[in-house]
Amino acid sequence: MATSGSAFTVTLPDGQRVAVAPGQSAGTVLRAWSPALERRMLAALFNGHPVDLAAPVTADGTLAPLTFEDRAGRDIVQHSSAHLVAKALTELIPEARPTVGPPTEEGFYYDFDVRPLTPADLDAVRAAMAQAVASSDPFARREVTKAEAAALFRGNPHKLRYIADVPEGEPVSVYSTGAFVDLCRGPHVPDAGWLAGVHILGFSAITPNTPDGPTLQRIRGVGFPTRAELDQYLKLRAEAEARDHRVLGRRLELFDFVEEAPGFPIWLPNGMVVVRELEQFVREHLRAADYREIRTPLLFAQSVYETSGHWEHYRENMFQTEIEGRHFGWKPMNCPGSMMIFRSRARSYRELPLRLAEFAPLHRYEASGTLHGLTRVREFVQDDAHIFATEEQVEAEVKTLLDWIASAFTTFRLTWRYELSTRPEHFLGDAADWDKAEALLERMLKASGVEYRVSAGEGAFYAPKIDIHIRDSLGRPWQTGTIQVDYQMPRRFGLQYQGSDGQLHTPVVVHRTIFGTWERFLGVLLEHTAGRLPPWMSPTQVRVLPLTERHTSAAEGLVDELRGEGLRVGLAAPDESVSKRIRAAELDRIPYTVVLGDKEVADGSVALRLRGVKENRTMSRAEFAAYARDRVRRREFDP
RNA sequence: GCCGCCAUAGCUCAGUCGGUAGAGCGGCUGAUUUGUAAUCAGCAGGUCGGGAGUUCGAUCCUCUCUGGCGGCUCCA
Repeated sequence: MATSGSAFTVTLPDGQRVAVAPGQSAGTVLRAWSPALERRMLAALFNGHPVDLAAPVTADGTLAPLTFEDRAGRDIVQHSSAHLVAKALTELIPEARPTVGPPTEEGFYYDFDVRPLTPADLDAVRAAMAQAVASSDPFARREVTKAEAAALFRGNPHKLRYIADVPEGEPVSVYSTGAFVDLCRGPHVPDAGWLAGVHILGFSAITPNTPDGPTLQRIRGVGFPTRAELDQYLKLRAEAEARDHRVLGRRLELFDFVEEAPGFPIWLPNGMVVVRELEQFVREHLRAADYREIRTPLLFAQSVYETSGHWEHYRENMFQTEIEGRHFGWKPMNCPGSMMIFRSRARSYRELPLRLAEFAPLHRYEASGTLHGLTRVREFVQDDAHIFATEEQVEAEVKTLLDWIASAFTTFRLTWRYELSTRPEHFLGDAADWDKAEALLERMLKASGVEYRVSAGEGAFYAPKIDIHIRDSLGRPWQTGTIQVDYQMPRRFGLQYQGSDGQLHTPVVVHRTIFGTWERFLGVLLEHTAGRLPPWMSPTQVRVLPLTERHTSAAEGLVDELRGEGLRVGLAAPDESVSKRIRAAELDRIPYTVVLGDKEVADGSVALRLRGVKENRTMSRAEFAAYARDRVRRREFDP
């Protein structure tokens, strides 16, 4: 460390090295380097660590500016916004005890130990925040000793707990904004004027993380340096809401819900077409990959779930019923049925890997507050399968699955993320098997070269898993597919096969779904495509539009012709204007709209309008039929 | 399940300071026969989510139940 009084050497992003006098701030150095940064630079990166612009340079090192465009800069804006919320709320309710206020992927939140909040409180908080922004209240950093910090926050047991975690002898930093002081590592934007685009999204009580802990009130928001950026965000959010699959489901008559069956989707005729197309897509893979399809009961007696472990670990999520004095449960997963089929007769190693697929309705009791359109329901169908394999075969099976996932999700133009979920707190079997299975899954993820995250303790109660996550239009992640390597359930069901060595062995079971459930996958796909499903999935693929009644019989002929080619075709009778019928076709998300007028009838052509494309093209009837059929067959988007 | 908010026609919403309700779209009928995102007119459609209370009188105020929405927790 350099001694006080001598200059430090700082390397700037362009490689330039400058001498910095002691006490000079990071902001001063950077502004001298590039005056244009003045309006955009909200903090700095010193030797890779974010620091306040006001922080003095205390050593040699690298220095770079941080703006809102940097992830770290964005987080600083979010976190500073959270401070502003805390300042406003503690001014309003002095006895409120702030706890933590971190940035999140979308914005930020701040949790308070305080009486239940009301919408009026929020209005007051908004007003106070606007005031702080208008007067550009500065964020001032100060370092104090642990004891000083403890004295400062003596009225707040939450902060005292965080202070207690600080290693002895290390200074504690606090930031003040006006009269509000918060325990905080920082850094922050220089002043509240940088938070002109701060916006409170809402508030809610949050479930305590310890059983005896207080219920905290969470205020959520999102921060932007300017009002214009906030407006842009709000506009995007409004657009995302317009893609809500629940709205599209009604408009396109895909599915419905009724009050009398909360969480149980009703599939309408159009929706069934989409579901069946997806099933067909999956079945083609199953045939190619040598699966056999089965169907097992929706209800089993309690004893089956005692064997599988569901009774002990999953009972709260199961619908149950009494039949002639016997206790039954609706199956929440397909595995028990598959296990029983494997066990139903002696098995040879020659049969392995045995891949059993089942698309049965499953029922899970989900708490009412968690239900959400198609993405969280109580009855659903998984593209489920169980692969019974020898330990040596598992790796190849997982590899095939990862390949299939990549190909399948690419077909839908979806981007996905893998998550490796490891042994949970309550688990079946012994830890050694879990370690083995977890290591195998991680090895496969590494080998496939894809990115993944590890979710420690998030595995199923019977096996670790690779989960696939995709996002809805508001950026909320949803888990869809899953691959689980299970040593436990085969053992519990007493599954055995005779090996080439003549001995009996227990198989390993790979539980897997690719799309997760039809319901959730389609919900997310609808939002992803704004309802513009690829032609092969569209309930109506072609709509024929006769210009006037003179053209109706030709149009009917074309409808028959195209239906003969296996296409799903509808006719829009000429009792409305062409414009109105075109508009309806767009709103109905019809991929191909063809107009027949005098010209087309005369030369046997069609005027084709692609969904969302204003320019239309003319081609012969036969050309169009071949074109549409080909697009559908290849399962391509168009456009 | 927990916290907050919401529930009026098939959909989106207006309205009644307490005296039982309207619009647009959609539907039906008629006129119009239209060249690529809304032709015109008429008609039908509502026990104002269910129950209870207050009141001479409740869609409106209160309570409660049900469902939905946004979070939390949980999850495919």
